[in-house]
Amino acid sequence: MRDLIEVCAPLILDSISELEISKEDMSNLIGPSTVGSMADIAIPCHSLSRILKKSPVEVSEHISGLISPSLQGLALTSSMNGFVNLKADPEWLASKTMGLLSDNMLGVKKDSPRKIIVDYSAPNVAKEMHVGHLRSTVIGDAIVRMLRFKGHEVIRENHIGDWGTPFGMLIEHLIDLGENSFTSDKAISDFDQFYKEARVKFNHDDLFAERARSRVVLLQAEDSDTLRLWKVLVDVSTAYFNEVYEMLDVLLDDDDIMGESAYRHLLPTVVERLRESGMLEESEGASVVYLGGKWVNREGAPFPVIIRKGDGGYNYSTSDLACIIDRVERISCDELMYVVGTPQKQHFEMVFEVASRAGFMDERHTATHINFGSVLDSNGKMLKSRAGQSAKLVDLLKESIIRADSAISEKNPELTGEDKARISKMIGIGAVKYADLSTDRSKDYIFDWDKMLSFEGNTAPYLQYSHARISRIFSLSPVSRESLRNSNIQLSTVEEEVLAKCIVNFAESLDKSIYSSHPHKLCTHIHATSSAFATFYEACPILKSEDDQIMISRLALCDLTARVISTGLDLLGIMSPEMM
RNA sequence: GGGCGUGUAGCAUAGCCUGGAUAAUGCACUGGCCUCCUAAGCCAGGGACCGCGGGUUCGAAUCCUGCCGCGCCCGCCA
Repeated sequence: MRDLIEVCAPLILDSISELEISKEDMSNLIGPSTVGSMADIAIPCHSLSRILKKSPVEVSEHISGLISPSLQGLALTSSMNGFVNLKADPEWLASKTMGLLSDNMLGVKKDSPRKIIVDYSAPNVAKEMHVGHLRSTVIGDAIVRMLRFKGHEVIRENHIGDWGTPFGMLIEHLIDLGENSFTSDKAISDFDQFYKEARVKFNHDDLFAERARSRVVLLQAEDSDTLRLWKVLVDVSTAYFNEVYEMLDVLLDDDDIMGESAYRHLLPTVVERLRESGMLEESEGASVVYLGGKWVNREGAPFPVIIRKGDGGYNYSTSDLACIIDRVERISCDELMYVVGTPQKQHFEMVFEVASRAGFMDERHTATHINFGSVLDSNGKMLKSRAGQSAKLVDLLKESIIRADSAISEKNPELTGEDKARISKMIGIGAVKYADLSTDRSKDYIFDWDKMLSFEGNTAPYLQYSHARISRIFSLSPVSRESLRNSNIQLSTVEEEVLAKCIVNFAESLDKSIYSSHPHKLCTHIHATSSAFATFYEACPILKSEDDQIMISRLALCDLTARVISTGLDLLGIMSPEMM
């Protein structure tokens, strides 16, 4: 209801000018009501009580009387318990709602465009994708979509793990198995097996371990044969990632891949620049940066960011610093966003601090760690891929689609064939994504198979169902959706009013969601909208309404509701089926 | 030891940034609603010392502080 506050606030301030209250004090008190059913805007008058030497109840009654005339046609004024309550006038609400009928943005205003890099997903080459990767991929994708909608230039970067010491053992294992065995389709489905075998050999076979270490040296020297083998691993892996991305319906593709290997030539530059700036120190053979301040270790000694290891190899931090240089200087972005788990919070704080101090980025750039909680099992324990328990992402997605399919069979037997397959996918994938997006990303996430795939409550299928119901109405309607763009909306029932408010509030909710990078805020709003629609749907006949005026008005509300849901879901990366 | 985070009905969550009224939502539970636009739905109801104690305030789930529980991070993994 920020629009209503915006129009009402100046009028309220004018009407109370005779009182001994500063405009600033008053402005601060005007805010959204916390009791939705009572009002849209509330002014708590308790703090004014002392200034005006009257009880809060008297103050609120007095102010209510003063401002009421000037808010004619905007809001209905009342007072209770020392609060002035303003309720949107149905006329104002109706005209506001009508204004959105011809607005493809549903009231959302574009920001002045910035160039934003969103770093997300980041699976590892020659490793299976697990549920852990799901969070980064799904959250990052939603953020990309929302930022684009707000008018920004968004560049996706998939920082895949395609470089580093593990590749010595992986390549040697590939040699042992024979290249061809790996490039066959069968092998693609068995990355975990491949990785584990390599790891076991590395740990227990000294000869193999030695080969692996030599191979790393060759890789870093860019020996052509080694690079070719490395490329086999990368290509097979990225093909597999793409398969998962396509299934997940996320925007990532080959063009977005900027793996660690892409920055390897920049690593010496990082060291040079840090050395030039005088930040680099030597410690036990390694090149490090001490940030000081709160960065101390267990013993209270300063603890460093390792830039170059004692063996000459580079570290994770170095790669991230190179990454910043590349993004700032080559791409010249304004913002850098990293959709990476909370455990790496400290790492990013330190890397950002090093980058700022070294001048890799300055006050024109903002770097943000979009952190997210760990995936826990139903016992509240970390879901670790090493435990071998966590399901492969593809299997999970397949399972979800199968469950959606059987739900459709039960609920709507008329839906068959290709339609059914298409919609099962929308629902199954949507359920998995929404389960992840609908809770505060910064908290840990309890991975509950049954809950995720249940189609009741605050879930994607519920929202999709609302959308399908509306689509159904239009398929039976004599009036097309396009023809409703200039129609008149009248809000004659409470249910219509509540629904209209949800529609009008969409832009505000989306803004809150994107400015905080918290997709769950948008989820909460779409769910509230769907819920308001369900109530409206039960209470208000649409195609069977008493006259054509009302039917048109209600159809217009349906159209807007469907657009709020489908636009909202689309921004979350979830499809809106027209039937289910 | 230091740092960061977290604790809200049986379960899962929102609200906390920016303090306001009877703490919101879903699952589960109880009772109603399909000759009528999709019941994957709706309506009604029960269920919460908002981890515990102090403090600030007219007013605290929200801000400050102490404690307790849980989790993560703390030099050559990413």
